[in-house]
Amino acid sequence: MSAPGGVVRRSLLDDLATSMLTLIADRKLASGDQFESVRSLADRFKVAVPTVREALRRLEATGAVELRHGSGVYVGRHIGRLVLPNPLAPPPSSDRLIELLQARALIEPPVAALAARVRTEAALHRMDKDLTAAAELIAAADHAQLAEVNMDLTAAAELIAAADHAQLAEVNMDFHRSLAQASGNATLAEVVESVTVVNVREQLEILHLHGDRQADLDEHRAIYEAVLAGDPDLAELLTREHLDGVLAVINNRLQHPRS
Amino acid sequence: MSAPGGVVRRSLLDDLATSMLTLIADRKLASGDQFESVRSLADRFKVAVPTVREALRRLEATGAVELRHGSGVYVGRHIGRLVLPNPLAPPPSSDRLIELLQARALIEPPVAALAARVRTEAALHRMDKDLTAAAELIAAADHAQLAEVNMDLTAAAELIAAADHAQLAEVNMDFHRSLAQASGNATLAEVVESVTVVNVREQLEILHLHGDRQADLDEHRAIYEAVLAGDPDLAELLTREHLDGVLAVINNRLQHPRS
DNA sequence: ACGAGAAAATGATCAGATCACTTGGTCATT
DNA sequence: AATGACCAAGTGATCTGATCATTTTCTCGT
Repeated sequence: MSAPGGVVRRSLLDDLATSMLTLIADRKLASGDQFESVRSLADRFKVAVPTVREALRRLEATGAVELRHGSGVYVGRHIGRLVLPNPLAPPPSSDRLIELLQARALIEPPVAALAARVRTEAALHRMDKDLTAAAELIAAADHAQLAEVNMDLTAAAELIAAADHAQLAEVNMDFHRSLAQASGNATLAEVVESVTVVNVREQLEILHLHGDRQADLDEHRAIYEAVLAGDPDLAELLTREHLDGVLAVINNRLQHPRS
Repeated sequence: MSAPGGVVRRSLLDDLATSMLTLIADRKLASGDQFESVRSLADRFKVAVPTVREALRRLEATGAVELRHGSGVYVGRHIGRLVLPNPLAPPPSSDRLIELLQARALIEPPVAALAARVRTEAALHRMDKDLTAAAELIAAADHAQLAEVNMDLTAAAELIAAADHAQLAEVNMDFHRSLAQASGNATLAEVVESVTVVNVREQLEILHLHGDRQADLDEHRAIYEAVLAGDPDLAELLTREHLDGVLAVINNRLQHPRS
């Protein structure tokens, strides 16, 4: 190891960061709760404001806290997590994107199988909600598309369509995350979230390429049914086919690009 | 998305952080390379030093850069990664530890199978090196243990033994990481690293509990052989048995604690 | 050559001030 | 009474400039 002696000289910043984390833990604060102002933290720990801010930035980068201008410091969404998506990840290249999907195709099917065995009640509801939301978005988009046939396709309409795509992509990712949460294993859920959250904007391209929104939804629904029925093998199979299908389409499109 | 309008108010800090990342990318700097001094960065971007430092702390938390007192700013080990281990993760509870191992038992076997299909040359060498290192550590530890039987077991000897344990745990984790890298999929490697790096100190306890270091090594070696031979099914099976075995021991020990 | 000590470079921390944003309350208008 | 404009306090964001601590490099005497 790097420090065989074992005595690690923890800098002031390290101490500050961990102290603030324990402070949050001691107060049993949860995600979204307000923490404490920068100035009062500086007073509390007898350090200067910039130092506190550096420590907070570090915590912020891991999703442990959130700084809202003019409002205060709040407990972040990723507090206490072991695995994180890199918040500063660069837009992945197409190779990296394929790699990412391959990773998902490897990881998520067994997770789906586990979910079918455990199937947490709350997670089932979330999956159902995600499916409903996706269906509504698709219906709205189809409606808009029908309108576009008659009226001229304006730039504004295109913007709205793009926004819808982004929203749909987000909801679809939500389904995968809810599926992972249904496994009852928080660590697995964190892993799956880390590989799905990554750059939604690029994932949007996936959906854009994949294109067949309805088929996507149907496949998701089938996976949901399998989990609901408690059929691990089917859930695993369907999830694998789903992701392999997406992967195949992407591969195809990357070799024969259009537009 | 969260901001339907699409206009995201990027703060000065966001711009700074991404600008510095692109600066690193443009210069084609790699892990370990020296970057630029805080002051010169402040000059370059026309901002004050504390602001630069906040941005750097954010980058530091994701492993993109590293600040060394008195020396300079360097490119970090995790530059460009998508998935990260939380550097501020709290020591996991026993429940969380079991969860973590379950996640590994689910993810790593298919990864091993993929590794057996691809088996990158460099990664095979690394695995071999990890195995050799582990064997040497075990031999050294056994030697020390024999000595302990004769001479009195002093506190110092115990410390050395603990350090050996930690080193061995580290090397064993290295094997799993090298295995994942052999899959040729960087994203998968990052995921596996994220679930293995997590709190080596606690993983140490695992090994401490697991106890049978030689069996562990033998199982690792068997996995290596399967990957080397290009037998995906065997590699997957052995990896699954290995992790399930560890998991079983842990579960057992947690229910019937000793010491 | 070589090692010790000085000097330079660089990160760490501090202090106080000013600007920008959010929030809640006040109060006039309707 | 409900509504909306305005104001003020709280709070984060950024700046300026300085001082301390650590590392690295250079210099110099032996």
